[in-house]
Amino acid sequence: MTDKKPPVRRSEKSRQAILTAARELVAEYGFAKLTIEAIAARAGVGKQTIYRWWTSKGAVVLDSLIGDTPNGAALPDTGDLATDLREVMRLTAAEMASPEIQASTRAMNVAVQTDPALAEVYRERYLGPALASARDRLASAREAGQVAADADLEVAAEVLFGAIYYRWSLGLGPLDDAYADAVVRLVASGLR
Amino acid sequence: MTDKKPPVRRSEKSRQAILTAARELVAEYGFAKLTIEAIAARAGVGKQTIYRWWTSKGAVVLDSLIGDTPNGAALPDTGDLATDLREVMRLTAAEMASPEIQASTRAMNVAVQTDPALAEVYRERYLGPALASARDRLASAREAGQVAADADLEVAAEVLFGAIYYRWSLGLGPLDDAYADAVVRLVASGLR
Amino acid sequence: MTDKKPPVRRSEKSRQAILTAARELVAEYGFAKLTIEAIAARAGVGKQTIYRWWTSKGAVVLDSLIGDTPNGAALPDTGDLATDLREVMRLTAAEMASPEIQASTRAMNVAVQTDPALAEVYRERYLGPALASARDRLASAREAGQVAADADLEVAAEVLFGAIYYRWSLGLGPLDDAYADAVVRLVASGLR
Amino acid sequence: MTDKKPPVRRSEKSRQAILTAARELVAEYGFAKLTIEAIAARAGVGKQTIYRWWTSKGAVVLDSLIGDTPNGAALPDTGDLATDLREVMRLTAAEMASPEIQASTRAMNVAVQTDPALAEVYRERYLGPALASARDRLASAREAGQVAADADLEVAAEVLFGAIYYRWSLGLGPLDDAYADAVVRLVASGLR
DNA sequence: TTTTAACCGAGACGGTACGTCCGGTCTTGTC
DNA sequence: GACAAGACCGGACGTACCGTCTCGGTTAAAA
Repeated sequence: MTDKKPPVRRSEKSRQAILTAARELVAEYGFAKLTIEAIAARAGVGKQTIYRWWTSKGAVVLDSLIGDTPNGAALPDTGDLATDLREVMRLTAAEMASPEIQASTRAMNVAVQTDPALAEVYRERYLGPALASARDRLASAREAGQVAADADLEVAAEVLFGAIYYRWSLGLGPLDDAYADAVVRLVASGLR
Repeated sequence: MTDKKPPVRRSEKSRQAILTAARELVAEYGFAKLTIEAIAARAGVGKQTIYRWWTSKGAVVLDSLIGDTPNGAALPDTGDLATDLREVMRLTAAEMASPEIQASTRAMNVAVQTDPALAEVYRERYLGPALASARDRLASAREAGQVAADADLEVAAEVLFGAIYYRWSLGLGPLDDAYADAVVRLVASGLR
Repeated sequence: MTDKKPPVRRSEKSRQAILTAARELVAEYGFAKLTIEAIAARAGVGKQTIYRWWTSKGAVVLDSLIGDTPNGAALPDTGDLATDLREVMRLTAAEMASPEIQASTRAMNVAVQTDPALAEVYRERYLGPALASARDRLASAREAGQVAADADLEVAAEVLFGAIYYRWSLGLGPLDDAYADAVVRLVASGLR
Repeated sequence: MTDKKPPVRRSEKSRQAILTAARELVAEYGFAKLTIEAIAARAGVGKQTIYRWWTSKGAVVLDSLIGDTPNGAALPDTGDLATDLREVMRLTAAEMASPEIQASTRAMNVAVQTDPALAEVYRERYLGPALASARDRLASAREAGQVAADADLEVAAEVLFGAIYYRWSLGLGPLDDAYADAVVRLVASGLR
């Protein structure tokens, strides 16, 4: 996906095997200890087949983790902004705190830190949609008069996710409901 | 610093040479292309001398960059919270956006992402003081009645820095004064 | 040769380059100062390529020196045993005394002293044929009645070469024609 | 012994500990795997103390093995040369074949092969006396008329020991009484 | 008897080479 | 011609020892 050249004649079976192997190995050993050779071996694939279609370890990993998940589900809209934001933030926090997903997300995060090209893909296909959904919900709240007319919704969305990302990324504290709620309270209050 | 054993008998000259070499090489080539061998070579030091006192490339880099910088300067206190926060956030944003410092900070960030032990050190010696300063300024504002009595200052400080970190880390947009101001506006308003 | 696995798919060019480099480096620096890294560097080859096909420095050296030399030339047979033996012993002595060959032979000797597996190869491909040739000549002399019927030709051959080897190996004295002749005189006389 | 400078003020205790450690380690691991550091550690001695008094690993080993053994015992003289030689050769062969002594002797042999200075010491203090004893016995046999007047006794002695050394050094065959006897028979016959 | 300097243990130091791992490229034979 | 397999060159890894160099502590001769 990430680096596909004009898809001339490509073994879908190999592609899937590679992505699956990458996913498994990241889960088992983490991003740092992951090697192209190990992916090839586990996938039963020649190394060249990986190099033919991806540019780096990070590209494979990103591809394997983003996969075909859309990640663009619209936020719930119960009419009460704080309630809806709270739900999403709690969910996001819980997801990032969950041990099963940790390894993958950390891997993706490191990959993205290291390679601007991957960051581009990551933003477009993963973060962008999530931020857009939040922005949309905020816009609908503004229309409902729950948010000040001059509020910068773009920034508000970023601040919400940024708070969680910051705490998660640097291990500053627990990612529980209380934290999610506190962030939502602050931002929602600031938006009024 | 990071991994010093009971200070047996250690060459201060070598230690400095290693940290300097690490700092330079990170600036020149970035964290990913940095090698222990290169550090040793530039520092005119045996590899063993590095392995004797540090546990990993990341530990050396962190040590070389945190150095002896306190990073705990108190925030200005003009009496107006928004003004003071704006100044600090603008400064922080500008610092992280500046190309000269980019390489170092990215390096430190990757190192920390990869090794929980380093993250611990980073939090204690670098982030902690910065967050504490912000918290202190918010506390003084609360006493001045500019902040609601029940506001969670801890979370507020994190949200402020988190917003900048998020945008910087993932390259979501420009780190200019406008962004810093927007974040401050939202948070300051939320705190009232 | 020494350690070849089922000849999978091996670069003959690299093999030759390695053996040549080993030969040169032994001649230049001697066995003790020889390193695998130096061989790889001079041969323009990855170290792994050496480790893939040989088990040790000694194995490479032995291979490089034994090469494809047969070393099994039959002894001359002029009809007079003493004359023929004298010629071979003089030649052998001169060869081992010659400075150009010294380094190689000493290297091979040390390699063989250190590793029984190499000794095995050395005996079979190098010493064995030489001893066999001598034994054959003695046998023909016995048929001609110049040697006692009950003489142990095997031992006689060993004694001949052993005398030279002993003096050479431990530097007990000059390896000149006089010495070769003295040894031949003693043994030939003992065989009658 | 080997490299002693004017024995200013030297800890006899350390010296003994080093030699003992060297002897033990050679027996346990062989000469190739022996390291100065290991000797120092086992002897409870600083490395410098070894380097102060010896020039190389080989020098320590040689010193530790030659020790103060004279090795110059005169050969028995029963009146019958062949009998006496047979006894000495059998004994020598058995000694070199014995597994307990193997490691030491091989170590000494390798050390000597590698360093001409050690070879010098080895010849003077170890081989020389042994060869001289044999030569003396041959001389007495010549006086008794058992050996031709023009025989080269020097060479004869070398040939005797050389045969055993050759077979032992290169592993050409068993070092049993039969071999010792065969060598003696050939040489004794040649001397008449 | 006190000084003093060499010796000693310990072990850090700048280095070199080790043998291994992996990156990214190239080659071979199969499908 | 894409593919699995894996050899190849290169280069960094982390370790083991080298031989040199402090650093106190201890001795034994000189003062």
